[in-house]
Amino acid sequence: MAPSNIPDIVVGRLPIYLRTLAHIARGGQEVTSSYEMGEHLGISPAQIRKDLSHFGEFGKQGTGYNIEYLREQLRRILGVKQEWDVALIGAGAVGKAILRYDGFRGSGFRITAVFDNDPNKIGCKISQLDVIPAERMTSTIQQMGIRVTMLAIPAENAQRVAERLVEAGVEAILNYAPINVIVPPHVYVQHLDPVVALQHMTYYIAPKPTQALNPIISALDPREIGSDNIVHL
Amino acid sequence: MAPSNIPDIVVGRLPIYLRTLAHIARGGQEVTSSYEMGEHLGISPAQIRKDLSHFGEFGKQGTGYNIEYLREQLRRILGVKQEWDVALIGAGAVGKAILRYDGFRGSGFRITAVFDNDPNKIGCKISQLDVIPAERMTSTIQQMGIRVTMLAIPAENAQRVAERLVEAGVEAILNYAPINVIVPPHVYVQHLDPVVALQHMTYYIAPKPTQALNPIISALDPREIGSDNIVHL
DNA sequence: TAGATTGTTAATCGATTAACAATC
DNA sequence: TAGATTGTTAATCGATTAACAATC
Repeated sequence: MAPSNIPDIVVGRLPIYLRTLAHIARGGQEVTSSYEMGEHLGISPAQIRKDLSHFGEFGKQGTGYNIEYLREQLRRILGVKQEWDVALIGAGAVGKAILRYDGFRGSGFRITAVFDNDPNKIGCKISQLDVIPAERMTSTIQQMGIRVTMLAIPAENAQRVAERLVEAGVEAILNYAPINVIVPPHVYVQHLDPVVALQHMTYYIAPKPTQALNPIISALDPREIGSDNIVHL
Repeated sequence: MAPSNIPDIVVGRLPIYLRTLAHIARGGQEVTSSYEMGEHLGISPAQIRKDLSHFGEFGKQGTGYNIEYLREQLRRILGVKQEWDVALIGAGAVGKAILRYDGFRGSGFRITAVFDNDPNKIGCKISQLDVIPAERMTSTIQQMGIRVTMLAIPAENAQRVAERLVEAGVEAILNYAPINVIVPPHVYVQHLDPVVALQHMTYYIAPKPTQALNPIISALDPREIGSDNIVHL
């Protein structure tokens, strides 16, 4: 995972620190402490200080951290002081939501190309971007020098398309498809799967008798449930 | 995080195992091994066996795991043998994409209520669900006995709404807003933030001189970038 | 100054891995 | 049987925490 001597788990917390600092800054505050950040995150102050200490000294004893300065440093460390051009693969419901999502503003990413294989979508403008046919994906990505992509296509195509992305030179794939794509070690993949997140939580809130649970018709292969039986309202 | 003697990190891998088993089963296979699963996931076979051993013995020496049997066991452990009614808060672009997402089929979750505070959306049908006004959120959730929710609203409202959900009896919140909501210990929250995932990856693919990076106009407050400056093609 | 908070050390705690007996 | 693969143990490895000197 990491061509680096810094633990990946530490790297993974830095974006969360960055988000938390933005949140605290919104309240007009200029300085914060590892204690305050820890309260926002449910993380111990010691861990936050230890994590940051891998990269340098950013605080002042007795005072804490200047929020803007620490944000700048974290942006530099994470490589988001400049904006990355991002290609979005798939202009279905998920792809459209990604295009309309305003949370990317100021995050270091902007979507500059959208691809789809549906002839009905080709040429359509979504959030001011023309949908480009899948055939032109490789050439466009190479021409634009795009290294970061978001994959929002059906699971059955994800592995094949990911391989094409890697051939085109892509190094980071944010995968919305519910499948683990396998890529060479120099390529980074992150999965965003709501089902995984939900199932993680239901482990802890065990079904109780008095509660809203509906029997699954066929437990063994739920994909065979007819739309007549389970009505997705 | 865990009223349980099983490490949370282990619990978090179970849904991924479940997803991988579904994937292998799609190929028509009936049996798999910790080696095969590990290859799909980039996880060591020893870790998979160790994880599963926390919950029982599900395999056969020399043979491996019966896929359907192991899936059943994992569903039982994760509490998704029956379907959970899920309330979706927010019917904007993200909310709509969630409603249209078909990856929930057979996962143990089905969205049975959608709420929004936008008068223009109230009463509209999205994926056959009526959008319910926010005022009726608490009563509806309590009436339906809903314990699992997905939060797809702007960051500035997320904390306040999360608190109302907790008051209504909700125990699990899948948060799409880019903010850490703070909840009592008996409530579980998972964050799904594409920016966090992307920034995690850019750490490893450090900017190179020959590459598509665009200067940020105003580094200090990127939300002030005018749409004139950054052209979304 | 007194109080607060950092960065860092050492100790603790926990997770992963390697190895192997058991056994299908 | 021979080969394969589990479940488990013990060793290794790594992450978290507590504590504190330094210092703002």
